[in-house]
Amino acid sequence: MRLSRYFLPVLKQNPAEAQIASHRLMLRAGMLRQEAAGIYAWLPLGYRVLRKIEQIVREEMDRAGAIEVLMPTLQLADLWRESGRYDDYGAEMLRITDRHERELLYGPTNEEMITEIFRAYVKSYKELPKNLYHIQWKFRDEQRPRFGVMRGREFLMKDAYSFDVDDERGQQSYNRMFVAYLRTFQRMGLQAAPMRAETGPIGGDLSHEFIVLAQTGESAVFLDRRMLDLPVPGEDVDYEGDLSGIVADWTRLYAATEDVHDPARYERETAEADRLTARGIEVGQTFYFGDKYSRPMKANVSGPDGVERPVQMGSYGVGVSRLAGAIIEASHDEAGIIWPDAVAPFGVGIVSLRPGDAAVDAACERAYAALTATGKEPLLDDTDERPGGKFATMDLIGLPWQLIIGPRGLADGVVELKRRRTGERRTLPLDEALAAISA
RNA sequence: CGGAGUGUGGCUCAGUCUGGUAGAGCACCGCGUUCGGGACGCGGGGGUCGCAGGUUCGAAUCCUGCCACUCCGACCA
Repeated sequence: MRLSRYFLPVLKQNPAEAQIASHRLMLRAGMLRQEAAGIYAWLPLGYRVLRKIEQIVREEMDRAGAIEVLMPTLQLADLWRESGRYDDYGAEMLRITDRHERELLYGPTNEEMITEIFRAYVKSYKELPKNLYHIQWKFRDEQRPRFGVMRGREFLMKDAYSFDVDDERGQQSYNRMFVAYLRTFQRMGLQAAPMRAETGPIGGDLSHEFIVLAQTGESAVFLDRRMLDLPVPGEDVDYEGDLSGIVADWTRLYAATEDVHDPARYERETAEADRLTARGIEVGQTFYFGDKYSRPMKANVSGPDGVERPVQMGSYGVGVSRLAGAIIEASHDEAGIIWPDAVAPFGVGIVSLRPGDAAVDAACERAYAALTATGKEPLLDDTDERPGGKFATMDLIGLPWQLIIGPRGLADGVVELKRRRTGERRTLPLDEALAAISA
């Protein structure tokens, strides 16, 4: 992409309403536009990041055996009356009436709908296990939206739902999602720790919150620092095999958010040197809730014995839009965002210090073509802004690499290559720089 | 939902107390000088001062009502 043709409305000044780093930087970097409280338009740069995050989530869900569907944002109130949640959910649910006076709602989650779909088609244990997920916009009418996309009213969420014939297999499905989450967050360059959680209005008795550690996180967390050294399962993890050992390793050590923190237990189980008090952001939650929805909604399957019984379910959410903010909270400095390579909106920024100079233009075009060909998704700053402004913009939008090409360097046959994360700069011939980026 | 605030050009804000026909910086357009870490000069465009009503010769400014948004707290993917 050439910046001269792109849409990147960066702000030099901090918007007054943005109090936390991710919100401030997303607005300044031209990623977001607030349209109402907790409701945002995703501008091109932000949308590219959102899609990268979404794609990583999708790949790890698929790898773990989940199957993607897409359910609508609007749901019938009657469906929610079946589970009893239409009245329970309260003012957080956005309720809508259509022209025929039918009562609808903008879905805050999809347990009811997925259960309705499941029960319409699946009748036998032979078709299990199944895990269906989608990535769709949700709406929860928060009392107080804040922190930009970290606590929006409208947000993009991945929600998966597992269906099993009995409790034991249900736990196995839970373990598959647990492992998939470890992988998902690691791929985004995050350190995420699973913590035993309250189940809240979704219900059930087994649940973990996945908390990303970030200095500016919204809540305090207490954990055994040895958890941070645990190995995350690789791509070759066997989702058909027994994952209980991995889950056990990741749930053995103490880790708790402040609302469920038990200081006495913490001090008993964790040596003083291993105690880590940090701040965190919840980016995912897993629930195993058995027949909480399948029983009232009569989602039954026949077992090998021919007896019908409620299917055993779990649900597994990831805050996709929240992750964009969480990644920034975990990875930024005074100058701007520092994107992990896997979610960067562009892989490398090429800074032309003198558009119009024949040698500079030629070198930039060569770099642009080469990096495009190798899938590095370059963003070429070919505008006639002054160098200082270009450097500031590149640091702000946080692309992993900056390739700086100007007449002075070219006269000596070199360009400058900067790594955003470390600030390391190297002066070297263009071909070597291109090789270093692709290495 | 309790508490505290703020609404003035795309952004950051001054002007409101003490009423007199709307300003600054940044951004934008034109010209020129510049050009390796957010340059400078000259000229220019852009604002129903959140909305409605009221007081007044005259309202961004005073009064009443409403709306939106933000922050702190309680609550939540």
